[in-house]
Order: sequence, then structure tokens, then C-alpha cells
Amino acid sequence: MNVDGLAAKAPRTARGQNTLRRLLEAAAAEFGTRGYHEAAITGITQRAGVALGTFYTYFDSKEELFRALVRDMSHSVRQHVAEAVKDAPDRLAAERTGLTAFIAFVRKHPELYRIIEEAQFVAPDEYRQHYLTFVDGYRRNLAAAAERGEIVAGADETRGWALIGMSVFLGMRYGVWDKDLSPQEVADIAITLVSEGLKGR
Amino acid sequence: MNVDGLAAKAPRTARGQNTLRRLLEAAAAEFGTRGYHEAAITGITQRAGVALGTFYTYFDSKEELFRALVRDMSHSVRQHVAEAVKDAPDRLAAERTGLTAFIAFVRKHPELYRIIEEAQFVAPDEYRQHYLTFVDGYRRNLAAAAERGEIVAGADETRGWALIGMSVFLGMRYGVWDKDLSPQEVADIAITLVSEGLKGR
DNA sequence: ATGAAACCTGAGTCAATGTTCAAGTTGCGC
DNA sequence: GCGCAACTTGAACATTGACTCAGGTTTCAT
Repeated sequence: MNVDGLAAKAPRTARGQNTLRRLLEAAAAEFGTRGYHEAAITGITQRAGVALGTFYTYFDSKEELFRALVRDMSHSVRQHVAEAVKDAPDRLAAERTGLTAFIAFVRKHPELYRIIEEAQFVAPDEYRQHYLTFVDGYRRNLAAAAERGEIVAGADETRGWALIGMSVFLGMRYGVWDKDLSPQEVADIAITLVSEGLKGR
Repeated sequence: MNVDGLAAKAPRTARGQNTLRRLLEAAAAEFGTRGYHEAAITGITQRAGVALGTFYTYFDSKEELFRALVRDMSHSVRQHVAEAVKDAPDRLAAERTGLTAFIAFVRKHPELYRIIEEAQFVAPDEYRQHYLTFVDGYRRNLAAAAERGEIVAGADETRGWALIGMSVFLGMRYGVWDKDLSPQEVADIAITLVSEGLKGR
């Protein structure tokens, strides 16, 4: 975990860097398994193996730490999906690969999912920002693809929201709840749905 | 609000029925505006105009009331959408009408949205049940429509999850966050997307 | 009318936990 | 090695809010 910019008060020694990283990892685990309100600062510091007071050396409050984590994870998912998609030959292939990578990522990092979704209630502005950033990428990708004639033109922002909602729910159902289909299979079904349409061709 | 079966301890007099109904309406408002954890029992009883202790005449705990509310609202949305859709000539028309009705309903009952989504963390089993019930309807509707040749055959459960996710996010974006497009416009874009497909026809 | 059941009241109890702080320890530039 | 800044510690503080309960009031079947 890259620690830069995540704490309000940056550590200035190697010891401090190490402690901060352990706190962040402990926090991800604590928030991820217990949820924001059930999570206790003592739980985080115990997981990190430090005393309670040490927490406040790096963070002003429980909420501030949570916000930092949301931003960090938002960045992680986007980066991971972007990486997976970078060699895709066209938009539809990119969508398929991206959704596969997203579901696989959720399976590997279940805490991420819970933290970002709970931000809806704990830090609504961070939650909103997360999806606004995501949708902006979609909007530009769809517009560029339409320009190239790979897909039909349309209301890109709204189509972006539709595609994101689809991905989020498929991630929840097939990434977190149950794994009765592989990420690849889920992505195939979903992308066939939005590329060919319910009417078929 | 129909009050039957919502309280653990059903009232036996007209006065009790009235008090219970006021508590439920107050709770919807309190949970809807403040969220589960910020919501206070005293806030609910104050809104309802009764003493704190009265709450416990009808509910065993804060969580039990919340669960009852989730079940009630889950039922409300499904009933409302089903009603709107009942005269649709075919599946695609039904999807369009249903999504329009859903977004309009969200606009009219913003508290509903917040309560059901927060159930994800407060009462995960109720949340899961809500969407499992929803998806089951989709699955059967899609299968029947494929049977009639209105749409191509496919993996109906997974397509159902995709369509639900789409609807939920569009409801959040265009029903709760901002209203820069009408429910009808949003539904047109989304249903065109999933019926004609990104490739167009 | 009457009495028992239903209902209402709200001060008090109790547990949980986020945050502070004063004192101690460690690391590092010089 | 000195001394200061960085870091650590955990007991104590303060708030909050769910839930209890003993006693009072209202309703209603008879």
C-alpha cells in the first residue's frame, strides 16, 4: 500500500512510515469486516499492534481515516481496470475485459467493495466523487468509440451510469455474494446484452 | 401505510393502531433523512408525538423497526412498478414503463431509497432478500418473453442482475441526486441501450 | 359502572467508544 | 554523545443513545 497523502499528518521517520502503513492495512481489514460503525479504533490499533493513542498521531478522526481509505480504494479499482484494458482492440472488447477484471478484483479485495458502498452513508461526497470520476471515463470512452464508428452514438453520460450500475451489481452478486459463474462468464453475458441488445441481431 | 404485520407486538385497540402508524411514518422520515445510525429513537418518538417508552410497546429494538421498514418499502416499490407495467403490450414496453415508474417513485419517496440501500449494512439478509425477489421476477419475465420470441434467449438470471443494477444506479443519479432528465427520457436511453445494443441495428 | 387489559410516560440505567493528554521512549541531525 | 523532535503509550474523560421500569391513564367488554 502506497502511504503518501493518505494521512493528515505525514510521518517523518522510517518508524513512523511503517506504523502508518500498518494502521492503514489494519483499518481496511477492520472496516471491511465490521463496517464503519461497528469498527472500533481500538480494533484497528490492536490489529496494527500499536497503542490507541498512536492512531491520533496520524489521523484527526475515525471519519478522516475512512475517507482516506475510500479515496485510496477508488484509485486502486480504477487503476486496476485501466491496466487490464489498455491493450483492448476496441471499445466492446475493452468493456468485456474491464468487467472481467473488475469482478476478479472484487473477489480478491472484498473489503474494498464494502468500504466504497458504505461511503454512501458515511462520506456521501467521497462516494459521489468516486462514481462521478468513473462515469466521466465512460462518457469519454463511449464518445470516442462512437466517433470511430465502433458503437452507435447516444447519450453517453446516461449510458455510462447504466453500464456502471450493471457492473456494480454484477460485482456484488458474482464477486461478493456467490461465485457460481466465473468473472469471464458474467462479463460475456453482460457485454453481449449491451452490445447485441435484447432484440438480438 | 398498512400497518399489519409490521410491528412485533400488534396493537389491540384503535388508539394503539393509530400510535403504531404514526411511529412507522415518523421512523421512515427519521431513518430517511438521518440514516440508521444518526437516527435516534427519541427523534422518532418526538416526530410521532409520543413518549420514548411507547416505542417499546410496539418494537423490541431499533433494528427490528428498521427491518420492518425495509420489508414494507421493498413491497411498496415492487407493487408500484408491477401496477404501472400491467397493461404493457410486450416485454420491452414493460421495461420502459417500469423503469420510468421506478425513477418517478424514487423522486416521490427519497427516503425509500436511502433505507433500502443502507439495509446492505444494517440488515444484509433483508437487503439480499429484496433483490433476490426482484431478480426472480426479472428472470421469469425474461424467460417468458424469450419464449414468445420478443427477445433473444440468454442467461436470464444474470441479465436480470444487470438490468436491476442499471435501474438502481439510474434511480440514484436521476431520481435522488439530480433531475436534469425526466424519468421518461432516462428510461428511453437505457431501454434503447439494452434492446438495440451498443452496436445498433 | 367497573375492573382488567391495553396503553402511555419519561427519568434513570448502562455500556460502548471516540478523543484527549501528560508522561515516557526512540530516532536522528549535528 | 547530545538534545530535540518525532513518536508511543494507555488511563481517563466525556458524550451519546438504546433500553428498562414502576407507576399512571385510557379503553372496552361485560
